[in-house]
Amino acid sequence: MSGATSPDLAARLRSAGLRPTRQRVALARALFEREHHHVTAESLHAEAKAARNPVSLATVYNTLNQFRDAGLLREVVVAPGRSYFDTNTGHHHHFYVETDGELHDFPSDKVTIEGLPVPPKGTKLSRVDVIVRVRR
Amino acid sequence: MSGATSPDLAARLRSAGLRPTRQRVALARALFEREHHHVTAESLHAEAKAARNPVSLATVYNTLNQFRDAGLLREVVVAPGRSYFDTNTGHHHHFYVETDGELHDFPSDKVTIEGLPVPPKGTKLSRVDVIVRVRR
DNA sequence: CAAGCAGTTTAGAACAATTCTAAAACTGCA
DNA sequence: TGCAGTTTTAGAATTGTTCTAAACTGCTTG
Ligand SMILES: [Mn+2]
Ligand SMILES: [Mn+2]
Ligand SMILES: [Zn+2]
Ligand SMILES: [Zn+2]
Repeated sequence: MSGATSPDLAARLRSAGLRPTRQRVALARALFEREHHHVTAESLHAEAKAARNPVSLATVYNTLNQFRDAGLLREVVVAPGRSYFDTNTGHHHHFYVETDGELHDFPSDKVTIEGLPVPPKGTKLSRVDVIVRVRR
Repeated sequence: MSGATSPDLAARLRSAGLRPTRQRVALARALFEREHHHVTAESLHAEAKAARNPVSLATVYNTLNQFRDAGLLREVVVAPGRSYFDTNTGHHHHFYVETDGELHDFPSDKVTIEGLPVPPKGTKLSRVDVIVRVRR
């Protein structure tokens, strides 16, 4: 579980073309050295501060965007002005609890989507997002 | 097609608990007296101005939110800071062309989604959104 | 083990989308 | 026609995010 320092987060950053700076490593630990989860820039910023690794909000945004561009994170947009970053980059879908903003994963391998029309011509498929919206 | 004044937009507004003011009727015409489409607050604001029915931006936002709350419109969030209002409130899904921000409908009746897990307990299903993201 | 330089961080300004405020303009009804 | 409540509006405020420009740091090279 927690506590085990990942063997080489730094290497992972380097191979994404990112220098393993103090700030990036701290954020990477908060993101990748635990189970998959969903963060917002604000929540990650607060978490870093709480862990006594203060990082400026601008750096949190920069880092989330860089990690996302490097394929280390995926971005999920569920509501206007509510963008989550997801440490689970594999195929899966989401429950979104509208009443309290919670986001939960569910595996996509049990889900079959059939009969999707072909993409408009001149376009290629990028991703299929399924968001199951529920309320309490 | 266009040109035929809808018999009773005003009644439709009244039965949604909204007074048929000049502004609301103008926006309702732009929204409902043509084929289904997707607008942003800005695009609708511009359209109203072009049709010589200027409405303040605050009223456009108020009205879109009221129409949405009344079930006359549905809101579709495709990207951070990119919220569309959809005049098609029936079941259907969307193609989103990421490279240029276009949103297209596709019918949901040919699409089967099977194996969705049950909603987390204590919650009831609100809607299932499928967004097929494509790029040029 | 210095430079030195590109890459990185930061505070704060700037921006874009949206909501709020409070005052003026309407509407429906008494 | 007078009022009370509703709606609209300009502009201020808020929120989430990106930009700017200056300070700082990690890495390579001499
Ligand atoms: Mn972004
Ligand atoms: Mn809204
Ligand atoms: Zn997820
Ligand atoms: Zn649609």
